[in-house]
Amino acid sequence: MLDPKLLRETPELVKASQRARGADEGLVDAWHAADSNWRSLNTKYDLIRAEQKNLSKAIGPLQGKLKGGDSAVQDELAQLMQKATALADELTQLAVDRDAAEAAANKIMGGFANIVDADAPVGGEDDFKIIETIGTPRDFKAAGFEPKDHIELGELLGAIDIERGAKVSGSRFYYLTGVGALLELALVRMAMDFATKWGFTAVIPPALVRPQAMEGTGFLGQAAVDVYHLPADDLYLVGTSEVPLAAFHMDEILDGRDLPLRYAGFSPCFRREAGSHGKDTKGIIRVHWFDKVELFAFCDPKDAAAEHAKFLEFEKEFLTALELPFRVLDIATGDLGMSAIRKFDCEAWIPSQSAYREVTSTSNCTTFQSRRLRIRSKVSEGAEYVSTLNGTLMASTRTIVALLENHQQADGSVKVPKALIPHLGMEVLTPVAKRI
RNA sequence: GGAGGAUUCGCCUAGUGGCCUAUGGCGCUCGCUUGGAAAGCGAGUUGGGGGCAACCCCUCGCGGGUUCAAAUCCCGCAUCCUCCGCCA
Repeated sequence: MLDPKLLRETPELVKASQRARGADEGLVDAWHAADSNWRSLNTKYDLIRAEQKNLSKAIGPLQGKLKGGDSAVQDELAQLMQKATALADELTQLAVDRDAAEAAANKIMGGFANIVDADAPVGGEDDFKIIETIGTPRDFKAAGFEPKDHIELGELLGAIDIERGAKVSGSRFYYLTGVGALLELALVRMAMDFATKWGFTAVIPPALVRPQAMEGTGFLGQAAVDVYHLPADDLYLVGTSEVPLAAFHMDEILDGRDLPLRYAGFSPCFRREAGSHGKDTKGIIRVHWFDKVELFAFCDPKDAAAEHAKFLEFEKEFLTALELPFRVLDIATGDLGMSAIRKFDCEAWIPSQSAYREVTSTSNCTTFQSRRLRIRSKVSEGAEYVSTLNGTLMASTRTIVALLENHQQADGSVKVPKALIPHLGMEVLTPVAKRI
């Protein structure tokens, strides 16, 4: 949700942002009309309500006198009662109108995406800016062999079983087996160790949430078709632990001195992938479920840009420790999520595709989510909305794909990056003699 | 799943239709005091909305209802606790 003040005071800024996103700037004027309608009804209601309260206060004592036998007040009382009844009726109607006007204004408000950062590149999906490229893709030709893809490597190592995943759960499901399962656990533990070192509190949040949590984080808007819903219980399966982490402090007023509050959540992520039929149909690049370690922070709005920069540094440090070649993108305005004002993606090199593919993504959502979730911090006077930031640290499937493919050797074995060895307890993953 | 109880300001708590413009304590903040602290004393301490302002309105878990008037009465929901059942 946007700050209504921003819309009232700097409508041009909001219009410019809508344009940069390729969104409807007409919403700004529509909201203004709806808002002033609501404000005038609200003022009217308040005035009449005040009058009614004053009348009610007069009625009490008069009734007392009447009960005490003072019949002289009877006429006055009857008059007041009549007036009060009329006011009560008027209020009932006004409340209906006022609430309808408010709902209309809120509906328009809900359509606004966050104000894009002035530094974000303007344009659509392909207009991202490459900030930097770290590491160099290996020259497999020089090494004398063709790189295998992660599907083949996963089979050789007994690490990934896609066929049985499909048999049991359908397409885009998989089993991690043997070293595959151990690899994920080691990556999770390594990610959590890094995050803890950076000042994040490790969290294992619920992966099923109520509608208000899903709604509050903005996933029931355009992205609703991608969300799994359990109608019998009206619960949603989260697509990222960003949801339960953001909602963790829902309806709370935090102590400003505690900021930033940093959490690293580990949870399964469920995605219907409704709009991506035909994309990445092979392997485990795009799946309906994977596990992820997600970074999340609540911070002072003044520090949000700096915190965002730190999130990117954290992601880079982790990918570097895994010895993966990757590049960093500054995502263009038209490709930002609704809540984000700026987004950086890290894309790891995938040898079998000869392409960089997204492995992490970090967004600065300023106060957009905290307004919906009513998360504020106590400052000297009053309370102000906090900024929220999120970023992937380790998405298990894509990280495993990148690791296997980049660190493979001619015989199908895979070298374990140094930083991961203590967590995995192995230096090399070796092909199994016989698949289970 | 069944039965009962609870939900008031950061925490505890008073409050059974109008005197609630919500009590008291703890904690916290500021001040006095002090060499400094503790104790003591004094003041402050839920948030939100509208209005140029004076000021007004909302907020007692949430949503409805009754009433001129609701923390208080009625209905629904949520959460927590206790007991029973089932399960791990």
